[in-house]
Amino acid sequence: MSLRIGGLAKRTGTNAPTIRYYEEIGLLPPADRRDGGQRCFDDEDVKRLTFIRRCRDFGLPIEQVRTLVSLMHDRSRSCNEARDLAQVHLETVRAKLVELKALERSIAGFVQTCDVSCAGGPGPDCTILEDLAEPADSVVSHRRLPSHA
Amino acid sequence: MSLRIGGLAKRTGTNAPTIRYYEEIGLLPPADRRDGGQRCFDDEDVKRLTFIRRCRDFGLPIEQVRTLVSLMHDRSRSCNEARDLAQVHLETVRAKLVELKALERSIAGFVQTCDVSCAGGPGPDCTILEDLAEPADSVVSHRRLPSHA
DNA sequence: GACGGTCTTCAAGTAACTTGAGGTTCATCG
DNA sequence: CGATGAACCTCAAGTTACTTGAAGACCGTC
Repeated sequence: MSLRIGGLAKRTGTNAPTIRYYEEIGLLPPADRRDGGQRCFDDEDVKRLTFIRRCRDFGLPIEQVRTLVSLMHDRSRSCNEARDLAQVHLETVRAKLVELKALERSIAGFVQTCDVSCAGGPGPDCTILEDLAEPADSVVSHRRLPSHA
Repeated sequence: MSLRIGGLAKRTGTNAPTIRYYEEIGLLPPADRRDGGQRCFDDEDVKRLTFIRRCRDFGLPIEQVRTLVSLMHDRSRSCNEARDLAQVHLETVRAKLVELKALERSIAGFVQTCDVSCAGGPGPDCTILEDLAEPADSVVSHRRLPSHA
């Protein structure tokens, strides 16, 4: 059940050069090789890379991912250590969630307003785009959603 | 009412080298200069840069921002064109939101479980971190936190 | 046994800045 | 008026996290 790089790539949603890159910077351990020199991977690698990808998708910088990965693989370290780290990340992630929700509202509002007031044609007097250039409060304000504080 | 680069930076939450960089790549027009050669900016610049910053914070790549900026300044083009662009980005943002929520749940669950089962000591048998490496669905599954949907 | 797809390494390119060096300008304080 | 220090200038190089390209080796199949 051993994968070549393309297989691992497909399973993890990473692409092959990125996998090589991760190996190069030590985020993945040096892969086993076949006779011909091609890398081969197993389930463990799928797991590890999935984890890494997920962290990256969350926006964690590589160095933080490295820390988490090392916590994962070094069981001699305190579980609480990992917990504290996770706690910190949790706050980061929550802050991002808030921002992203605000963004979603603001874009959705923009699209909505566009549909309503510019429907169908070119908008020589469209002022919606200008809204985006106004201070944060007023931009969000064309929605009536609960505040995201 | 003319600002120097630092003032513009403060008002827009950008930093000065970034402003120069934006000018260099043509995202901002060449700034006016004082006698001494220092750049000076006005309200129009504040608006434009605020818009740019906001777009960037949304994660739009520079080239898309460039398009939007040009849409803003060229009213002969359709407002719907901008709307479509926003629509596309909205979907991206929503997808990110979903992932981020899953991540939040997964980290929160981790912290929670840690508190419960590893409380106080090193966890040589702690398998919690491994959960993070599992497929999205199962990661989510240890949650017993209030969902924040 | 040759063909196409996948793999290899290594080097260079990309995006979007950030940082640093070395020097000018500006406002203020004595 | 002179000097000091913050803010500014340009230009070059560095950073992060990859992506792309060149030139060639391997691998399954017809």
